[in-house]
Amino acid sequence: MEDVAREAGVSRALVSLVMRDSPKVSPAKRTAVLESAAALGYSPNRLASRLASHRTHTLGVLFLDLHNSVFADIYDGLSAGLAGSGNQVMVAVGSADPRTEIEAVRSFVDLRVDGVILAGYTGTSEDLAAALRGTPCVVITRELEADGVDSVLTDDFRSGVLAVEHLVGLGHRRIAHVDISDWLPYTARREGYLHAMKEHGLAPQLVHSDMTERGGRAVMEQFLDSGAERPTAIFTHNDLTAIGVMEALTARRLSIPGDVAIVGCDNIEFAASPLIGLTSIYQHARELGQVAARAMLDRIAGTAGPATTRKLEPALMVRRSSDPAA
Amino acid sequence: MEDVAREAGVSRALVSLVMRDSPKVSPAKRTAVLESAAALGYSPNRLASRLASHRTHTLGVLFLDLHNSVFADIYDGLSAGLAGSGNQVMVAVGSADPRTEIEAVRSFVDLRVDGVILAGYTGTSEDLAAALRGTPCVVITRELEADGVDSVLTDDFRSGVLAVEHLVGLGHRRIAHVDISDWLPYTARREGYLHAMKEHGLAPQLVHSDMTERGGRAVMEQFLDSGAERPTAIFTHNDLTAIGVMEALTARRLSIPGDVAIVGCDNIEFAASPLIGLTSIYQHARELGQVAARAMLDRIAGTAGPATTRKLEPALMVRRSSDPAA
DNA sequence: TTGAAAGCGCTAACAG
DNA sequence: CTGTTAGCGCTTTCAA
Repeated sequence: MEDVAREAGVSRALVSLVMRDSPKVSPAKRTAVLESAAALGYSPNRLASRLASHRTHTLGVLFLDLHNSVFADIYDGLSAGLAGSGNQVMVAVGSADPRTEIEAVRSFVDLRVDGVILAGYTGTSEDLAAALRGTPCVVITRELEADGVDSVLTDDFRSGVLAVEHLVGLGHRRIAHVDISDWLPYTARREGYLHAMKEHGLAPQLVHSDMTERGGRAVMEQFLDSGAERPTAIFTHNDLTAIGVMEALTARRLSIPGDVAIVGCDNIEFAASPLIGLTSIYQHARELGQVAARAMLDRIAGTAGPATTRKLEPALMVRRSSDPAA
Repeated sequence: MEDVAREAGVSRALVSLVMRDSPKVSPAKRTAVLESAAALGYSPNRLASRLASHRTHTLGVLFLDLHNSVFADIYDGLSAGLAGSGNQVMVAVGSADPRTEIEAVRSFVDLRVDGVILAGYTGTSEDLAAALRGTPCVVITRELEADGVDSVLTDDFRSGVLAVEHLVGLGHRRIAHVDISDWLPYTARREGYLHAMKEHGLAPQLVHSDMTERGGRAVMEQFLDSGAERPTAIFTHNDLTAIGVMEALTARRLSIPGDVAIVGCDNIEFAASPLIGLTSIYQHARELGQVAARAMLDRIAGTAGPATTRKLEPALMVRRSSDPAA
C-alpha cells in the first residue's frame, strides 16, 4: 500500500479510500491510484482492514448436513437474500454434533464475523449464547429462546398436523411416525402428529430414526421384521427418511401407496422427481434462507428490535406415494 | 489480553503463549492465565493473531454446486483428510460461473487463507493463477496446467470408455451421450465416450445439457419429441443428468432398461438407491477429497515438489438401469 | 480533498 | 521460562 501510494504520488490514506471506493476522492487521483495498484499487483489485505475497521462483512453459516439438499435450498435463499449487500458467507458443517457446532460458532465469533446464521443447530440455547458473546444470530428451522437471536422457521407442528389430516382424509387409521432420535431438539413435527392423531381418536405409533436415508431404511427394515402390526401409512420427519422407508418397503415387495402410503417432510428436490413421487410437506426452504438473510441484515443494521420469530405456513404437496391418482 | 495479563500477574506475551497452548509455559502460570481468561470472558481475536502471524490455518474451498451430493461426498473426504491438522475450512459456491468463482478465490486470497481447494472450477488457468497470487492450490475433478497447482481427479476419459464398453458388452450399438454444454472444461468423459465408440466402429450421438437433473430432463424430452432415432442406451455426464433423463423417459412411458438403458457418472448416493437403481461410474468422490486434503497439507508444509496430478481409477457400478438382472 | 499520527489486538524475536 | 520491543497492513481521527 505504501508502494502504491508512492507510485501514485499520494498518501496511504488516499489509497485506502480509493480501495474502499469512497466517494470523496477526485477522479484523477482515483484512476492514478487504481493504475499503480494494478501495475504493482496490489490488493488490500482484508485481514488488516477487518482488524482496523472492526467490520468483517462476513456472515458465518452453519449447516447440519450437506447431504440433505434442503440445506442447498436454504443456501440459495441466503445468497439471494444477501446479494448486493456486500456481505460474504463462510460455511461450516455441524453434522448434528453439538460439540462440532459450538466449535464452529466459536470459530466464527473469534474471527469476528458480523453475524452467525444457524441452519440446523442441535445444541442448547445456553451453549449458543455463551459461544456467541453477543454476536447477532438468526436460527433457521428452529425456535430458540435466547436474547438477540431471531428465529426463522416453518410451523413444524402444523406440518405434522397437515400430514395426519391428509392421510386420515384418505381413509387411513393406522398411521405411524418415524421421528428423529429423541434427543434432537426437533420435536414439533412429532408433536403435531401426536396432537392430530389424538384429535382423530387414533393411536399413535412412533419409530425412532436419525435424519438420513440410510437410517430410515434400516429402521423400517427392522420394524417390518419385528412382526409388529404394519401401519397403512407412515409420516416421516423428513424426506430423506421417507426415501429410506420407501426403499425398505420396496425391498420387501410392499407397494406404495397400495400397502403403505408415505408422507415426508421438507419437499426436497428428489421428492418431486417422478421417479420418487413422494408426498411431502413443503417448508419453503429457499424462502427460509432469504427471510433469514433479511433478518440478519436488519439486525446488523441495528434496525431490528428485540428477538423475533418468523414462522412460515407449511404446504402439503400431494404425490404418488400417498395418492395413486396424483 | 492486557487485562488478562494483569489479572493473572503475567505479561501479555505469556498470555499469548498460553492461548496458543505452547509447551513452554509453567503449569502454574498456565492455569492462572486460563482462569483469569475465563473469569474475564476473554478469547483471542483471531483476526489480530492471523494478521500478526501470517498464518490463518484456514483453507478456502470452492464447490460448484451444493445441490449435487457428489460435493457433499468431497466435503466429507476433505474434512476427514484435514482432521487433526488444526485447519479449518471456509466454503464458497461458484455455480459454474467463472466470475463468481474468481471472485470467491480472490476473496479467499485477500483473507490470506493458507490454501485454496477448488472442487468444480470452470474458469481458465490464467485467471486462476492471477487470482491466486501464489497461494497454494489444489484442483479436484479436473486437471489444470498452472504452476504450483496440484490436481486430484478420477480418470474421466476412462470413465467414458468404461460406460461404452459396458453398454456394448450388453449388446447396445446406438449409444448416445448427454454431455455438459460445450463451453465447460469438463470434456474428458465425452472424449472417452467418443474414443470408445470409434474403437467399436459405432456412430456417436451427442446431446448437450447442463449438469442438473432439470436440464437432463428438459433436454431429453426435447430430444424424444424431435423424432430423432432413439438410442437404445444413454451415457450421461453425471448422475443428476441421468436421473433427469430417466424422468423424461418414464414420463414417455419408455422402460428402463428395456427401451433405453442408462449409465450415469459420479455414483452419488441416490444412484445407489433401489428406488433409482442407476448404473454409474464411481469416481471415488470422498477419496478425492481426502487425497486433496493430504496434497494441500503437504504443499503447505513445503514437502511437496512441483505440481503433481493424482488420478484415481473409476469403477463401474452396475445397477438396474442398464441391466435388469442386477 | 489530503496528509500525519495513532492505533486495531495480537505475535515474534530477543534479551534477561 | 518471562518480559520488552517492534511491528503485521490497514483505518481513522484530526488538522492542514
